[in-house]
Amino acid sequence: MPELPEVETVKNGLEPVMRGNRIKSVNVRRAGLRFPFPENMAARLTGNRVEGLKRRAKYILISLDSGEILLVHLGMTGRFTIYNGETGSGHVPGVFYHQSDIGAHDHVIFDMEGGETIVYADPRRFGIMDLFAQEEELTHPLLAHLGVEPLGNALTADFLNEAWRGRKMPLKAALLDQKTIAGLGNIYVCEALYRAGLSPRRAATTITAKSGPTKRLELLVRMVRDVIGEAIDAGGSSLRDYAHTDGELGYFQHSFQAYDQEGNACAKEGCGGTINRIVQSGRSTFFCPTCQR
DNA sequence: AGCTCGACCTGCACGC
DNA sequence: TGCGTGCAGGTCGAGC
Repeated sequence: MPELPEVETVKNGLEPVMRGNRIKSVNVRRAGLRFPFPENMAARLTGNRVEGLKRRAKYILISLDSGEILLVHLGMTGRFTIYNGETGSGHVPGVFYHQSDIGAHDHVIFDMEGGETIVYADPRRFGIMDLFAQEEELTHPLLAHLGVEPLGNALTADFLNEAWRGRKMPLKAALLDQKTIAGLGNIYVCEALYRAGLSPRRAATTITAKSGPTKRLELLVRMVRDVIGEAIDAGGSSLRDYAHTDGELGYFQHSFQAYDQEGNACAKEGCGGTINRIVQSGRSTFFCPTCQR
């Protein structure tokens, strides 16, 4: 279920275990996920020290002292779990991962020199792993065309006013378009539009203006930042909780006001409407037709 | 050029 | 209990 806040949480959970640690061995248990794994992936990872981790949109970039970057996307169902090794002093006291624990969906298993075992599992296999030289970070085909970060300085009402001028695409689809804003997913787009009181069906261009961004557009930008920021904060706190129970990263409970609330009363003061579910571009949209215009 | 939709996979919840 | 159907948090690329 990873959207951007989950990916950020996963990256933050991997960081203390991976950074500065060396990859002792990698068990690659199938030929690929959504795409084939890069040539000789295990060999190219083995023996490397991890220099740093960062997130770009919903991608995690893990830089190695070989000069390469390991790119990871969690797809729909990808997850990392951190275990202690037999002799390790790792992240999760007392939780070990043995040969006999390897599950059908455990596709890539990293054994770290510090003793930790990091397992990538992904039942639907929509995830991605790739390896490329650090110089290619801006030209890599999966990264080159990404738009602005939702929490970055480049996401402004002025920016969207230009990007969306003349775009008849519904707001829902416009917000999901990774070439404009990179990293928004179905849940948080529903939530942001709900908070902003904007219909997901409204054409994006209708909240732009030649003279400058409309109040509606300014509010939407604020709501996008708010909802993503709050979810990252919630992930940060749940990460601390998870770290004491098991090593699983990236799944935490949110309270959504629109997403998956079909039939429930709209939570907005004095609205009295009901959350509806419609399908747009083949995906569920949840919204309140009474207060979202 | 802009936009929608199918395809890629497995698992789960639901109704009969 | 078993089976069929539809649905799922992503995104690339074909085709209108």
